[in-house]
Parts: sequence; C-alpha cells; structure tokens
Amino acid sequence: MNIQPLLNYIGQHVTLTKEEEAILESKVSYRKYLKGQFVVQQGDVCKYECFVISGCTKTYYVDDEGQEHIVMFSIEDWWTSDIGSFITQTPADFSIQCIENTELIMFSYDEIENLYAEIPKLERFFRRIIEKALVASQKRIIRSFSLSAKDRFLYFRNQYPKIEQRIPQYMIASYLGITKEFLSKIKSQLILEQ
Amino acid sequence: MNIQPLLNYIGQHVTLTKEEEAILESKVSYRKYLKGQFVVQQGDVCKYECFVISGCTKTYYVDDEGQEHIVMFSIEDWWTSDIGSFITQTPADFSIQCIENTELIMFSYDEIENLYAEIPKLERFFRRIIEKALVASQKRIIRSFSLSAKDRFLYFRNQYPKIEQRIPQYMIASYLGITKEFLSKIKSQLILEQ
DNA sequence: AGTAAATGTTAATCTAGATTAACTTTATTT
DNA sequence: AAATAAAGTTAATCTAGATTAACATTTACT
Repeated sequence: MNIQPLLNYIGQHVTLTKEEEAILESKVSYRKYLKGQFVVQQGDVCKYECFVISGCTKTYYVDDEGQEHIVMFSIEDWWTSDIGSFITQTPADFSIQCIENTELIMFSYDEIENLYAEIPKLERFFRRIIEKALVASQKRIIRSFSLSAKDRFLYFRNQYPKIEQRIPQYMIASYLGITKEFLSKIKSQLILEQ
Repeated sequence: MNIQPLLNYIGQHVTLTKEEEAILESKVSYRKYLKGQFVVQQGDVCKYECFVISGCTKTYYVDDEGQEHIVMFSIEDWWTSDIGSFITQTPADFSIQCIENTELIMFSYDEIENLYAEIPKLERFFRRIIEKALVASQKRIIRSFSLSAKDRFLYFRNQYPKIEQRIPQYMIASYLGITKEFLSKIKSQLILEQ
C-alpha cells in the first residue's frame, strides 16, 4: 500500500514525526475497489472515513421517488464518507459508489478515537478538514439558492475542470440539481454564445 | 456574565474540571446586542465564534442582485459565526444580524488556538460540533434538491417549531429559498387541506 | 467488425414557483 | 387614538427548468 499521498496531504496541515507516521500507517487500511463497487450503501452503517489515493467516487442520495441526487464527487487527495452515519454509527443516508477503479486509505471508526488519543495533532488535522468541508457545504447551499442552473454549471466547470472531464454529463446534471436534458440545453446555449 | 448555559452545553459532549471551566471563562467574552445590530457584516473579517445565551440571530448572504438569502437562524444553545471567514481570517461572505435582543459568549480567533492547546478536550468538543454542523448542512442540500417548497416548509415547521413562532414569515421564506408570496400560498393551501 | 448498452441531444409541452401589483392586517410610534 | 411602517395575503401573468418522447452518438462487449 502506498500511503505517501496521504502523508503529503496531512503534512500540508500539521507536522508529524516519523514515529507518528508509522503509528498512523499501522492504524489505517488500504483497499482497491473496481468501477461500480460500493464503499457504502444507503442503509448500511458507514464504518470508515476514506482518503482517495486514485480513482473517483460519487456520494449520492436516492429520494422517495427513486431519484438519485449526487452530493459530491471525490477524486485523488479528497475524502469520502457518510460522516453523518460515521459519527453516529447509524444507517447511512448516502451511498458511495466508485465511478472509476479506486484506491482508498480507510480510517475505521474503531481506531480513529485511539488515533486521536495517540496523536493529538491528528485531531487538529481532522478538525480543520471538517471545518473546510463545512464552509464548502454552506457555500454550495448559497449557490443553489442564488445562482441559475447555467451559472451553477459555469461555477462547477471553472472550479473542478478535472472532474468535469472524467465524469458522465448526466452525473454532473444530478450534482447540479437539474435534469440531463436541461444541462444539454445549457451547453448548446453556451456554444452559441461564444 | 452568565456562562452556565455554555458549560452545560459543553458538558453534554466532554467533561471539564472546575479548573478547566475557569480557564475557559477567562478566555471568552460576553456581549449583549440589541435587535437589529450586527455581529458580523458581509466583507468584515469574522473574529469570533459565538454561542447564543439568549435571543436570535440570522446569518444571511446578499447576492449580486441585492437579494438576501438566509443560511441559518441561531437561538439559545446554538452557535453563530461565519466559519469560512473565521478560519481563514478573510472577509466574510455572510452577515449575522440580531433579530431579537441577543446575549452571546464569544470565542475569539486570537484565543481559541491557545484554548485548544491548554484544554485539548475543547478541540475534541469543537471537532464534534463542527461534524454535526457539516452533517446538517449536507442534509439541507439534499432537501433543497429532493423536496418541493411545501415539503421543505413542513420539514422546517416540524424540525424547528420554536423558531417558526418567533420569526417573521418573510424570513422563513428566505431560509427556504422561496418568495414570501409563495410561502403565503403554501400556508393557505395547507389550511384548506385539513 | 457488429451489436447492444450507455450516454447525449433536440424539441414540444407542462408546471412549480417568481414577479408584479393592489390590498389587508398587525405592530410601532407620536 | 391616529398615523405610519412593517408584515402578510391574493390573484394575474410570466419563466426557468421538468417531463416526455424520439432520435443520435459513443462506448463496451461477443
């Protein structure tokens, strides 16, 4: 298992000693998933917080009408989890599915509190990660209320150009909260405009 | 200043000694605001994370068209802050205004890292609070995509009956992402239905 | 290479919710 | 108690985006 991308990522936020890195390595697990496999399924208890080494996942919610709503995509150097389920150890609202072959480093619920106790710096690290995630989530709410579908798409394209390339358009539509037909219309309008 | 509600609240998550409580008390400040006053204004740097002792605030965003979008209400035993601005010490996206006379306990940016260092349990406490806020925020995104305006209103009414009572309807409409006219229509429909 | 499945497009029609505007009710101030 | 401002209602009209359905293109599989 190649834990280096995770160590580099953590190193951007806090400084770990070699010993601490070794402890960390001993307490996380590594797993490969194939495209189409599930990391978590709606209704299961989410047992891990996962760091993406390679590949891509989608986190989504299926509503009462059976419609799928994508909450986030996670690529290299991002996190993926149903934190709501993870922190309370209750059934997940979301499913997480790999949309490419994906390598993950997984922090299990049973180990993570020990890890915090052994390396308090990691508690600081996770606090900061989660703070950033909360900020991003709040800004997404604002965008969903104050921008048109077209402007949300332009924002997405501009913010995540790498993700746009590798993901089918109908999933981007789901992430933006619109139908694939309407996204198609937006794109053809944008082409006419320039 | 009456810090007891804060201590009770913290006590639900972690256990502090009398000494730790005293340290905490020495590092936070207390302030009363009148209805209409601002805790933070869009464009300012947010210097505090605030715990509400009494009263009510609204956190909102004014978009390019001058429209106000309410992100959250905070009443007794809740938090209020523009965390994005707070953690990065950059200009706030949101304004926080008191919609009642309000008493706050304020954790300042300059002190909070010292406080974490002195009382590591508080870092755990804040991590957990922020995790919960993130979960709530993600669920709000899902609701904004998968529920109709009527169902979002029913959810709000059911989830926050106390808030519904004390807040003008046009602010609830703003929180739900609809116009006050449409909320009025929804309410009259609901009356006809029963 | 040929077929089936997945993904994307176009166009017509429909609807939830916005906009506008006139009006009513409730609070606040003098 | 009147006057004024703030909050809420109703109804007509409008629009962003949904729905439906038929078709086109790309990708994956035998």
